[in-house]
Amino acid sequence: MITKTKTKTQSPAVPTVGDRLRLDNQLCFALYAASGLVTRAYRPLLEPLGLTYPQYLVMLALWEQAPRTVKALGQALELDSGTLTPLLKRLESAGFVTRTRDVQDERRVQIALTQAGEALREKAAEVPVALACQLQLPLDEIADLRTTLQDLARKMKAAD
Amino acid sequence: MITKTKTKTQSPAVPTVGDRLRLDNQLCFALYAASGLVTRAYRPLLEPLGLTYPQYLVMLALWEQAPRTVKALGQALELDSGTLTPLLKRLESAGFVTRTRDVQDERRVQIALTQAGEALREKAAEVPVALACQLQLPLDEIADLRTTLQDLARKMKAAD
DNA sequence: GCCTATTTAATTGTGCACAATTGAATTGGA
DNA sequence: TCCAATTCAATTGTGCACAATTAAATAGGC
Repeated sequence: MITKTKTKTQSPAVPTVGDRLRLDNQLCFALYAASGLVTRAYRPLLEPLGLTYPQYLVMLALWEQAPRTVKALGQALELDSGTLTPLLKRLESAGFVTRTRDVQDERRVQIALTQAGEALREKAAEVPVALACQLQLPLDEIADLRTTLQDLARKMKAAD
Repeated sequence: MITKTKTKTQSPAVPTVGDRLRLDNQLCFALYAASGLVTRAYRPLLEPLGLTYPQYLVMLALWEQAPRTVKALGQALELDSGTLTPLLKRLESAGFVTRTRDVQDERRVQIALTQAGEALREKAAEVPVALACQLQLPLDEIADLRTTLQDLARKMKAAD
């Protein structure tokens, strides 16, 4: 392993950009790639349930709390209605949810679970377990990583 | 604040699925959300460069090593040609890269940087710096997180 | 040399993800 | 009460992301 010595003085006023822009120095890419890999790992587990990964996240949010407006779902999942509306329509078509205009404020649409949507929960419970096996990480490291990511997200949102 | 006591013994043989499926217990969601937030934070920084975030990642890979085949790019970025081909076509249209059939193996397409593509590198060097400011994390914690994510990705890929 | 299997990028079809915009409903101040 | 501002979901347009498939090129075994 060759250590790069910092005697290179091409332009002392302008630091070398080589290391800054290296893919493997980018947290953003590590996030992007890991997220993609995890999402992909979920796919075969969710297919028997008839759910895509984003749909699974929506169902998780609804199992936790339903009925819920599109806005509330968007806030829970950091997604906007451009993404959610078509996704929810597909979940409705699949028979897992219903979409109803709120009687008290007609701008709002309430998303409720159907019986089939509720019943899906039991099957879904096996998914995180099966996925954890594929992560090749001890459970406490998984929890640490999750907490760190949640901290990061919280801080970024607070900085806005 | 009401604490849910764990004296609920509906079905002792089947553990409660409530906690397992909670959104804030899912590493996958923490990853998904953080990745989304970071990608979004890049957007205003990349717009002046005329790049979307995935295009930026492709350019990072090319600044590191070019020319490069679509396959090599795909391997570096965990993306397939369905994603890359249209993306690269847009980068070509923007004048940042060229796409040429490899003379020795015509199945391959070599992606090279144009002068404009090379020149973009200097401007791009400011992006990670500007973004790091928004992360609200010390640099060593950023590096830790990045390393952990890279470990995770490596392990998941090795398990396939 | 011939033929099958494999490789590579492109294409097709589907489902996101998001900025900008739109239309309808509601809020709040004058 | 009226009207402008705001809110909410839906829509429009664009760019991904990926599974499956296709077409052309190459590799390798016989």
